[in-house]
Amino acid sequence: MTIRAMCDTFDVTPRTLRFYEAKELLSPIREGQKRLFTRRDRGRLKLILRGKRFGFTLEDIRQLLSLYDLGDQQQTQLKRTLEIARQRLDAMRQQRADLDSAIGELDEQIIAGQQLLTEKMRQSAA
Amino acid sequence: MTIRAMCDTFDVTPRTLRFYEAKELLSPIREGQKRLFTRRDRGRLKLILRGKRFGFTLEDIRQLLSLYDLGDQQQTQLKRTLEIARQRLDAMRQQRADLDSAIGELDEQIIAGQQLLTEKMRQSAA
DNA sequence: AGACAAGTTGACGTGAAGGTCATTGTAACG
DNA sequence: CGTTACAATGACCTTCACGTCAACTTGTCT
Repeated sequence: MTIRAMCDTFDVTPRTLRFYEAKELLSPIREGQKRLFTRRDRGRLKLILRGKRFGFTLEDIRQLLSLYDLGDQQQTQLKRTLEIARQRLDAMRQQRADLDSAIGELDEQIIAGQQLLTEKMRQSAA
Repeated sequence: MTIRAMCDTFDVTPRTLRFYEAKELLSPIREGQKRLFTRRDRGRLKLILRGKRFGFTLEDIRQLLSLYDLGDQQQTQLKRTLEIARQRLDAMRQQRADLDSAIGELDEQIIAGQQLLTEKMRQSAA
């Protein structure tokens, strides 16, 4: 798959794909000087984009990608990766809790603001 | 309240407070050249920090702060602010949904990784 | 051969949210 | 009066995730 096809498929720019390659998140093969993205790259890119939506940094993602790429992993390495993943999971659960209470609070604020607005409208109507 | 007291109370650096002043999030009064932070500043800082934990940008926060500061607000202005708040609320709900599914998926991945590790351990034990 | 598209590398720019000096000011202590 | 300590200002630095632009190759069509 050429870089253009990748960009169209995943809605990213060429710059992004080259950037990910530089960061060792992707490793397209070369035909001459051109990049060709394989099935593997497509799979990884999907995961990268998902990871990004969830607020992982690219470096986090680079480490987590090894979860999906375990062929020759050592046990120690795998343990480390699981550890990282668990930490992220905890962080995400915490974030989820924060977000939830934030939503509640903001919701209340909006209701209060809405009431204030309604009062004002009654006032200027009178 | 001096800048030091503020920093200790809210666990931020002086740089941060000066930065927020430059961004018009805070407006401490001056005694000579020194900043003195009032009740109002303390209230606003609390809100700023909460907003930050929830992923608002400082510019978002600057706008939302007017929700708490409505004395001379016009209705039109208030409506705008409510609109912004509602948009953020929607974004946050979306973010929460994303986060939920991410948590679920990551959880599964970890379980899978854990099983793989267990197998490996059995192998090397045999 | 000319021209165009699509690709490449390299270098520099961007915005958010501060960090990190270096320098200068001011006030209180002994 | 000198030292310490806390403040202030200004200027540049940092990280992340790319954007932007220039200059150059390669391949293809006509």
